[in-house]
Amino acid sequence: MAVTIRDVARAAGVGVATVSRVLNNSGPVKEETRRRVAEAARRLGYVPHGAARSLITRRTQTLGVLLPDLYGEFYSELVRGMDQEARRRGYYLLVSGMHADPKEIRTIVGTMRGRVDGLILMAPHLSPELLREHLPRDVAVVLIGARAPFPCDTVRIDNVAGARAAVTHLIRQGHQRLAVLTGPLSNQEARERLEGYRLALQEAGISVRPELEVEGDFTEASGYELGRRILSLAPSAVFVANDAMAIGLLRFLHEAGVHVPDQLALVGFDDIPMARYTRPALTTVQSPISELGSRAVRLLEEALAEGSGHVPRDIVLPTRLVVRESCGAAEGRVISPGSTINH
Amino acid sequence: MAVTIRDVARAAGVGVATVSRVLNNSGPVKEETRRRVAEAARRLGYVPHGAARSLITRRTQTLGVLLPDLYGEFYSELVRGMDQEARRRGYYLLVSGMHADPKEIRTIVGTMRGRVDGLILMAPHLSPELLREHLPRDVAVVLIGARAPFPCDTVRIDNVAGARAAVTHLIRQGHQRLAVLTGPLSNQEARERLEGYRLALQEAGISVRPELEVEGDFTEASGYELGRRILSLAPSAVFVANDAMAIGLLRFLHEAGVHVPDQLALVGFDDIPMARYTRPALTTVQSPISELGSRAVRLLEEALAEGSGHVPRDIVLPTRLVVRESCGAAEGRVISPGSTINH
DNA sequence: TTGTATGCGTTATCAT
DNA sequence: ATGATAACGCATACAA
Repeated sequence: MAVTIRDVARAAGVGVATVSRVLNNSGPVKEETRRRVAEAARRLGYVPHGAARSLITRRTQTLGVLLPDLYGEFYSELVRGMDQEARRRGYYLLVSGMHADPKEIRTIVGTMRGRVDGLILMAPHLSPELLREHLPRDVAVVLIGARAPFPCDTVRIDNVAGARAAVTHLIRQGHQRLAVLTGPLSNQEARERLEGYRLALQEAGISVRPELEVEGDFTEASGYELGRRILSLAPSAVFVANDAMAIGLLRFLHEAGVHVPDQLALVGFDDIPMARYTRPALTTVQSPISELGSRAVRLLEEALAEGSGHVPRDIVLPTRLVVRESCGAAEGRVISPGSTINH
Repeated sequence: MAVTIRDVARAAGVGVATVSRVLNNSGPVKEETRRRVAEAARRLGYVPHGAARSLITRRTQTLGVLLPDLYGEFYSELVRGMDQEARRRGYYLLVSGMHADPKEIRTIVGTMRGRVDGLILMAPHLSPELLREHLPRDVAVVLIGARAPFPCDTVRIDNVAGARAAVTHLIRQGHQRLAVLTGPLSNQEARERLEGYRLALQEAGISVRPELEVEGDFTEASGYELGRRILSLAPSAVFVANDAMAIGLLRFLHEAGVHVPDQLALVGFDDIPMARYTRPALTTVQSPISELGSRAVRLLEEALAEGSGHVPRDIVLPTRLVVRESCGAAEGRVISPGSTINH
């Protein structure tokens, strides 16, 4: 059996309350007593029992993280950002991936009662109605990636502006026939990026042609598999809604003997770490992925601290276009589409 | 305030013990009572309070995961494997990355008391002595990636066999002057892969030349930066101790105008998801990364279930060589170096 | 088959 | 400044 607060109290010749006061710096303690208690605690290697403390404190110092998946560098970066910020602020992260089923989300949210202080949720496939229905009312929640149709803390990327900047860049390179490889359109972010693509076209006076819009699913495999279809559209450039698909597409084009960017120009989205290592290096819209995670943690902690007086915020992070080789422009240019942050 | 077991008991007109019995399927309950209780619980949306339950049960259903880092696809895959297995077995994952400092490990291990049932620890940079010193004595631990110099559950990859198979393959391609780009040699896995390289050389009667051994740090950046140095060694092939570095090196070679595999053949290690998407596609030693994670979870659960009667196991997972383009051989071949599993 | 009461390890509320 | 002691919400031994 591990050493408890009672053991420390006995060893120091004081009551448990005093030990608690010393360890938490709560209430007044005579300096000499404090020393004695601290010494005893150190000597016995005492560590407070988390569950017991949580029970009375109503605080677990733990943040629940629910993601749709854990596969690939995007989530890796996201979790990394959250982990750094959480550690800095003295929080633990209870991470869980693979939540496609709304019911499953509800279940896991339920079982997290008494285990977490708040929740960071990324559920891009959930419709607003489902979201509203499945979101717990009695626990603080921060949504990542999608805006809620009701007041709720949110951290997301300016997908529309990012996509628009990417496509505008391609248009400025002289491209007229631009295809787009979108994410699954059940996904809000995928729809926003598609919207940015259309917006850029319209602004340039280029007509939006549905046959140039191909729907993928954000995986490398889908980028590879849809390569043939895209090629059949005979575009001179394609905006790929995320880097994973762009990497898959790049591989297909290589095997098909299509030269990028000469025969087909490409721009991706996200700027995952791997993007600079593809060949040709991927021109892409840089999302601050790890910042998305760290901001979510910070926002959640604020909500927790402010309690019921907290008014939800919608944080929109700006993107910037990183010009590398796949778009056919000079390397090293960075184009910022401007930023929006709403409080 | 959330609904507690008392509320359910009152609503169902029974005692709290009966509610507990129904919800946990412990002890006998009349069918009709069971129905009434279940109905009341459902209606009130009752969920047991995790901390309270943990306090009495001595079980948190949570596994602590301590990793040296969270950057890159390797950790992403590792965590994914753990997450899947943990979910299937009804466990939560408390994940924490970035633990370079041994003292920090000790601290975080301490603060996890009462929060986790066991620990999965990956600390490749820790020397055996430090490991022994900092490992908690009163909590179940599974080590990933490195064998401990004392009895301890372990899941690791057969690095020596994997590296040997890779280098032997290169030798069979006719290469005589083979360089190696190792990981940081403070890292046990890095040393094992280097050993496999040397072993293959010796077996082929090729003398081991220290000047052909270049030490990297397992990052893409280091692969890129050490490219010049490796080129100056004028090898005809290089065994790169992990895929991340191989990808960095590939990029350097491309920029330097060196053709892979014609002018320089390359073999990596790990087979991260990205490896098949590089250009040329990376020949590499496939580590079952996500299985590394899932096995760790399974082993930990076994240790937990068996209690003090548990005898530690050392699980060594086999690798296989995946032949793609970067080594200059025909694509699609798979060479298994044989497997070892010690119980 | 069921209810009452005790304890898990801590913090918080009272006395003193 | 300090020590008893009552919660916190649950599972469980024991009584009924």
